[in-house]
Amino acid sequence: MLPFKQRVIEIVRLIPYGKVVSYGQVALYLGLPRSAREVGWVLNSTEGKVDLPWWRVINRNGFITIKGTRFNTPVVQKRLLEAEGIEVSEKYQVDMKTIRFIADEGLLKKWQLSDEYIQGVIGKLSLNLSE
DNA sequence: AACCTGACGAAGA
DNA sequence: TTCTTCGCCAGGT
Repeated sequence: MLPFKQRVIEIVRLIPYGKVVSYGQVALYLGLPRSAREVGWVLNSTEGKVDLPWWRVINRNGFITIKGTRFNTPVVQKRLLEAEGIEVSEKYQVDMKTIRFIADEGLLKKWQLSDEYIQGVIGKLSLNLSE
């Protein structure tokens, strides 16, 4: 497994039950803040092969944007999220304000990122939240 | 080597 | 505010 893929998988596995993160957030935690598309690419490439809560990753506006032509489809993702008690609208959107997972400083440290980087991440996430 | 393709996201019109 | 454009970058062809 390539390091890039492996890191994506590790981070997605850390998303708690009943919470979601955006593709861009995963990329940010990876240390590759402009690689949101690649996160989606990894999830697509590992579909059905790797055990991870892929359904907890959605886009920045809270929409389910999975392509879904194989095993995993938007309908399946909606069902999995609802099974965790997350409300998903008919437009396949969840309320990011309430169910978005934000890694705290301690967790970011556990991921072995530099202090400078951590401060940068925290800054970016607070920007996202104030939108 | 030179394109092409995205389960994205920010910026500009 | 809604729609379009463009940068992003790992992998595939």
